[in-house]
Amino acid sequence: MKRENDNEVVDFVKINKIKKLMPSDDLLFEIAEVFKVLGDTTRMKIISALLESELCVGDIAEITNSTQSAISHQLRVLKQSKLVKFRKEGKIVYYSLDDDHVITLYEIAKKHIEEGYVHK
Amino acid sequence: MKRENDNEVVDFVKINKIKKLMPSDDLLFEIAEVFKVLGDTTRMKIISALLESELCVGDIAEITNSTQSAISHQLRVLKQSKLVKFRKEGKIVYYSLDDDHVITLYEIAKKHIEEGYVHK
DNA sequence: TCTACGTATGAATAATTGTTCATATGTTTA
DNA sequence: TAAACATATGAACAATTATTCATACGTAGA
Repeated sequence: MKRENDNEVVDFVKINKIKKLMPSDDLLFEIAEVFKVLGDTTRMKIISALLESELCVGDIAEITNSTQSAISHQLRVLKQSKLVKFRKEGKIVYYSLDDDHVITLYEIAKKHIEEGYVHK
Repeated sequence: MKRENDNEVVDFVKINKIKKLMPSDDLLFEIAEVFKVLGDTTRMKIISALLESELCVGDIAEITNSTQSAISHQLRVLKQSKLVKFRKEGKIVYYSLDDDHVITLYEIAKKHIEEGYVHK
């Protein structure tokens, strides 16, 4: 995260104006974190499965063609970012989407991909 | 990406129904790719700066406290995912957001973070 | 209480990736 | 044409991370 003083176009007035408008580094970091969590194929498969129904770990593993362990690890990540929640029923743990945000994010990204191949 | 046949709860009817409803692995992969691109602090800073104004590489480097090289590399990634576009004016290259999708994704993720700290 | 089952977790490995450094490309001006 | 500038790019290194394997934890039934 160094800074160069050569070879740059710098309009400090403009730059400082933008810096003030931008969210804090902490907030930007956390926003990036959410996207990072969504930015994995396995976790995206989990999300898209949970989009259809609440599911237990074993079912998710089967649907995503992964192992129980891998899924359990990833569900932990999703849980920490408050993207999924769970409820226990005896020894079975049912997972579901925690938020409407997840659904919207998923749909917009899907649109972005699908439209990207049509034009341009 | 192996598959376990022990220790799982499997309702094949339910599972197959969900599998059919889910997008193809290819599409899910590409959706995850978009999120992966957004899932980096530096790139998120770039996005949030471009949200305010079109900017040249040097200005972005200054605003994000990074080197020209690092920013140039990251702009390349953002360009490939069609999240930013550019126009040249002499030797200066101006970058801007390519899509409305980016803006919406950014705003929803921001909401998710901000609301996540209020309740629950 | 023993066994079977569903899930969670820690450590290790392999693969991915962001930054740095050096340098190349292309453009403007003297 | 030479020099200065803005940006791009390739290679190398360091750091992060997803999966695997083994095993632990908790619950239900015999």
